Amino acid sequence: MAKELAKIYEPAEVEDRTYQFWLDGNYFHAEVDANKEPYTIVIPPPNITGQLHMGHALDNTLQDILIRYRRMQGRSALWIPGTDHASIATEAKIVEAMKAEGLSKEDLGREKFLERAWAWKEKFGGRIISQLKKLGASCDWERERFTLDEGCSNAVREVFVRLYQKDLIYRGERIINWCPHCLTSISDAEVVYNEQGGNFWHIRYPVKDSDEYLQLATTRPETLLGDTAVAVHPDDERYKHLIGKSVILPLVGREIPIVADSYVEMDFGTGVVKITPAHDPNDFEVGLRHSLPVINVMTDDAKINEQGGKYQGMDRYEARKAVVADLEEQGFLVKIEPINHNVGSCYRCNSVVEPRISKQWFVKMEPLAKPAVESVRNGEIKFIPARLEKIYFNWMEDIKDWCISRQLWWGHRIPAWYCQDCGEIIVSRVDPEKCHKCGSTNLKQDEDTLDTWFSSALWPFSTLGWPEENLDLKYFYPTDTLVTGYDIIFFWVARMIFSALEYTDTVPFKTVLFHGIVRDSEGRKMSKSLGNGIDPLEEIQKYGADALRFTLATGNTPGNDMRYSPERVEASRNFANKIWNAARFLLMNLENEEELSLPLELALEDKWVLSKYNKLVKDVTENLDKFELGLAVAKLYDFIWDIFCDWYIELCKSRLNGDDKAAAYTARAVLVHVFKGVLKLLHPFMPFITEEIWQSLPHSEESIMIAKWPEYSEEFEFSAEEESFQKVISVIRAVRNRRNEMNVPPSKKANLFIATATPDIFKASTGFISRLASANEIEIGDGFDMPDAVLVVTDSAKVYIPLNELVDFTAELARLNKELEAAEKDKAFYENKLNNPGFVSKAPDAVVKQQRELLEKTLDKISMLKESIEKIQKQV
RNA sequence: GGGGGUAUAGCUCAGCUGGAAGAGCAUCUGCCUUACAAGCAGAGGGUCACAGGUUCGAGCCCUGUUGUCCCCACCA
Repeated sequence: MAKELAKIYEPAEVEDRTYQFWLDGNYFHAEVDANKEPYTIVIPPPNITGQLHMGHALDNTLQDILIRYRRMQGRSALWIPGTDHASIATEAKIVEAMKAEGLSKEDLGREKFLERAWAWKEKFGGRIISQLKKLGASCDWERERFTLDEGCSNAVREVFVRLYQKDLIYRGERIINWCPHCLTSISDAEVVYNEQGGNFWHIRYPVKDSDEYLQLATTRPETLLGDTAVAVHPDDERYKHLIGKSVILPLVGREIPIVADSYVEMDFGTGVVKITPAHDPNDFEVGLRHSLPVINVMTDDAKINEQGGKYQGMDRYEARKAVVADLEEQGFLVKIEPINHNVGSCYRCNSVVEPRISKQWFVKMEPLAKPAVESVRNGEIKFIPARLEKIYFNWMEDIKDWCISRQLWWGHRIPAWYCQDCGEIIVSRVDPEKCHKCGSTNLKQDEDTLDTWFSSALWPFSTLGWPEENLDLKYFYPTDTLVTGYDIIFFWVARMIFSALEYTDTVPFKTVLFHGIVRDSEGRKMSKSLGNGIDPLEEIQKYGADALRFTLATGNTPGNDMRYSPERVEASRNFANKIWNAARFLLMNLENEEELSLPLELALEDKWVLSKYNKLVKDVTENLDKFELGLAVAKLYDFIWDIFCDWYIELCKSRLNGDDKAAAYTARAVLVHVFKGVLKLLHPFMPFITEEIWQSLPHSEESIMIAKWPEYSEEFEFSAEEESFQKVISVIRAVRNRRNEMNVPPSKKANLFIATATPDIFKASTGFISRLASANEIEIGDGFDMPDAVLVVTDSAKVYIPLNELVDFTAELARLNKELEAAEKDKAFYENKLNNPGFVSKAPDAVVKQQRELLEKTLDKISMLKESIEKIQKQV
């Protein structure tokens, strides 16, 4: 015995040791190798604030499967790991921690604050990396990157300067989404809309020098303080006479014009809209068209500012109450109508965002979006599933400029300086010392940092050293596959595509494999507030990383959400244990053999299993090439459990224990050959257990990680033998079935008489027919006259089981008749099909042939059944 | 308002280019058969949401309907 394995697989004992073994072997490291084809994946960098959740577990399991597969295929497979500085999320955490000490950002100042942030990063930034290792991720850790490290920062700076020089980055005063809690602008993509209950407050604005009123409705009465007009549609007969006149803004008393703008929908509400250019994007546009003043009435933290008169200092919701109360008191409030409407909130802190006029930096999107759309349309980049391309096109084709400046400190500081003397803006790769226009040295750098996604967008090439030209970049870039969730298609995928095209003149990756969201067993999103999150690390501890990975890879199709339930992990854990025990069985039977070679003389069952294995290799490889990971893993499961364990191992037992040394050797050789093969195929999915078993089996490669991926081989194409042996299996199944139906205990052995046209097949198989179908003596011939035996009919044999005392002839007759009835139905079905001239002439020959064969078999079965019924009738 | 997913066994989901529907779990029956009771042998269970259409043939393709989930837009 080569090595004794524990009776139950204990992942906890194996995993860390195995991972260390891989690290020691340096197997994760990939280098430029002219003799190999590269294969590259960049990890979607997890936030340094993050902890591994099920989404990460899924995402990284899929990546690890792909990278291990390609590595075994002999590619120079590089998986680049790293983390994202996550500006808003991280800064929020640090601010919060400082609060506990009674400190604010301002107390500390920028420099001290950043010192703290870096210290925080050093402390917690590695947490998620170590968690990825628990999962088994085979990243090249020597190449770990961080979005704020020097290389990535260089790339960010280079890109910013280039875009600025091409006029694709500009600074301007626009309506942006402002988070009053994070105290920064955020991009459109960072706003999440949720339907909430609210009110329409119907208010009337008195027309100046008139008895008339204009009635309008608003969901945000407090913004009235910043109104600088009311608008009606130019064609609206109701209000035409008022266009050009003014109304008196209630509470404020300001005189504001009535303007005509086709933005107003006549049919909606009263057809009158209040215009607040500083606090609504549409109103802002109207304001531009009519040169309206812009009055910002709020502070950074969404309190009413000095423009708000008596309301100054109230927060926006207090102010709302106060304004409404005053409107009512002064008779301006007409009615309050409850409604549901969408309210935007910050995707990080969930505060309601405040649209607000502000001076920010933007990326001009239209020129960048065009080639990005094109590269997907022409197939240079393939989305899996393809339907997500439509979503991408929808977004890209109607894209707005990207607000990239953030009023945060943790991030890439915008490389723009303002000359304090002449006002010149200097954007530069190196920090400027003086103004290139006036020569002044009195320069001040922009206080803002860049959107986190600005640096993430460069990740596929910034991690490889861009803008510096180097061999790595040449060899590993563009990357091959990006694996990510469909939920960040806009945030990240789209931005990487246009960035890569703009700066590297190529696509960043060839294929994007999208997965869905991992939900709980009831289909709910896992979330902190619901408390239904499942910690992958706990699952790993409980069931093993392989079981977790297997669960996540199984029954999952690209782009679709999946549910995670304890039952499913248990099933995976059981599967791991099944493999473990198969390994134990093999080891018990091996005889300290260093190596086993497949003999030329193979038994029928050997050819059967080799043929099936051969097909498995082909299928699994094809599935992996097509990113059908769920299909691949299902096939492996079926083969290992059903074909290999339940059948082939059982079939081998008699040879292994028999006296024929050569036969035993053959069985061992085939067992090991097939088992090692499936271990290799399974390794990308379940790396730990396959490695552990690999090490205990005779092996030449020092790790299964670097073993050669199995290939389909003509040599093992035994379809005739496979089919022959399937007949034996049918007989065993049929006999078992019948015995079970009749409640015959396995301990009660019976003799079998097999009548068949292919006796050789069965003669060679009597050994395991008796083992597996609880038989004593087996006799094979072309016919038996056994009227008092139970009869079992398969498509290739009639099996008589003399169980005299147990046979209830009446019941047996009924059963046979029932079977005959079913067979007659089949016959009718096939005949009907074959008698249809349309089918025979139009269906492919292979299909027609197959149907003919099925009909033949059915006819045989019918005649056998009829014969038996006749005989048994004589008995009754 | 626009777009998309999904509807298959009691539950969770597969089903690749159309050729009489599969798995896991659950249920029922029988087994401690010396790798594994986290196991073995068997069984039951489906009008593939509904209505049309294309086809020799539809779970799969087309049209419509319904349920359900999601994304985008943001009519104040």
